[in-house]
Amino acid sequence: MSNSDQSAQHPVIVWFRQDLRLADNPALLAAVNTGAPIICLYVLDDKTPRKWLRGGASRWWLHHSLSALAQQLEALGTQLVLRRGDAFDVVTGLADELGARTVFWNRCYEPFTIARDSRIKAHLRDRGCAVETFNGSLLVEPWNLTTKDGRPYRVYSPYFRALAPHCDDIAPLPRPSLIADGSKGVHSDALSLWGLLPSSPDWATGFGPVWTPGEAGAWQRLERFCEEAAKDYSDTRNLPGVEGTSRLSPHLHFGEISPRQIWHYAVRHVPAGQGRETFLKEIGWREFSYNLLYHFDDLPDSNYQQKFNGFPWHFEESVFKRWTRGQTGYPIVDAGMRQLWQTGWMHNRVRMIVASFLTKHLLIDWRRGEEWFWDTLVDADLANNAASWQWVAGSGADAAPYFRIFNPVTQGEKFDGSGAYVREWVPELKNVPDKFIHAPWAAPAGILSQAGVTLGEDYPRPIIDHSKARERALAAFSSLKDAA
DNA sequence: TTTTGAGTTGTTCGA
DNA sequence: GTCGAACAACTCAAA
Repeated sequence: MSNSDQSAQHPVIVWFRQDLRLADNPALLAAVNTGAPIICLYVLDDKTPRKWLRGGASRWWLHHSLSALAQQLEALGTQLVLRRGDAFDVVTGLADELGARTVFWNRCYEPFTIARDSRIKAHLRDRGCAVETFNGSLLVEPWNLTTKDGRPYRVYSPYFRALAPHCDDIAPLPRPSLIADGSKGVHSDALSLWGLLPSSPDWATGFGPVWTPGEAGAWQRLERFCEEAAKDYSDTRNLPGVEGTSRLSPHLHFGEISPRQIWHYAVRHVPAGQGRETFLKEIGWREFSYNLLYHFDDLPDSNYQQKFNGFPWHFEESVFKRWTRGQTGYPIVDAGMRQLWQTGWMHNRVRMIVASFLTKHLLIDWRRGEEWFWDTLVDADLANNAASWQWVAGSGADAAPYFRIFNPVTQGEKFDGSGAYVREWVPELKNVPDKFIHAPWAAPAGILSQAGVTLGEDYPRPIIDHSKARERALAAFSSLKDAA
């Protein structure tokens, strides 16, 4: 679109969504290139299906991310316009209000977002508005990467082999140096009145020290990770007591940094090797999850493998509650659940352990875990959350075989041998010697009392015996096989 | 159309 | 203590 297409009095709306950044932002850059005055808009849309409305932890992040974006925009001479309501009404209404002839945004991929956005797009176009949408969040969009016979990939390895060649010649877009302000006199809600931050009680006090939401914070993480940890990533990423992962997930979810920027930067700043390869494959997993959600839009709510529809889950409120609170009596599980509660994030290795524990030891439906994570994770992401829970439960695409039931003691000993992670998050066990830190019930009475621990008082006894739980899970799985 | 090789992350058991 | 096999069959993707 050339400058002459736009007369100066018609502003361009850039609708920010999950792309809260200035660099490598195709919608924003396209708007800047029109030469017209720009209105940067964010809509807090409460019309999302109730179940998948942003959870509490994610709202905390959103608040700070919007605040960071607003500051960046101010530095470039414009304000971020905040509006709340049904996105259809807000976007089409604002276009009317301002006489905007052009609206740009970067695409989102949740099923309900796709439906909502196509209605908005159709309506605006009917009104003579030019609408253009862009890919700002994925390396390759789902409809552009299929098998040779045009079907969606359902297995990760071939998917990644097909994806990787597309990523070599990625060139992230520049950050605009100036934005022509179209926001003068346009009403914006006050961010502080959106109530995104928790109060009474403020349960997010543990978040602040750990996270810096916003584009600058995202780049700090990426640069530091590539400098320090990336080359050893394939080993250290499994150790929850070590700062071995990138912790980019919330930044990625909110689009404070794009996967294209990450890929491009990692390839140039991390020496080729196993660490880099494994890291890029993780970025690939995110794409694969989006690919799955796009092609199987029921992924967050229904078993991908339908034979799981007959799985004998049995839900018990008190048992579920102990899992959520980190009171199962298995230290590595409890450490993970408490890290999640206190910081809005859990190490990936531990996510697998607690998810396996919920679905296989406790036989609680993966959807209960998915909902809990949705509410408590700062990186809560519909595609990743759904695909990963189904993967662990065994009901998903390319899922873990049924007999892969994590032993929480073995996993703890293997990946948190010194017990540093458990001691950080389950401080009542901090004086238990390494040898028993992952199985305090197996410690001789004298050692426990010396460590100041009385099982059942200071720390719970195991909620279920591992071997029995394992047998029970295997039996449940074989009942599935018989039914099928 | 048929065939073939492959498939993120584990545990347990017995030699 | 270490090591390899068994734990199932099935589906996917490509030749």
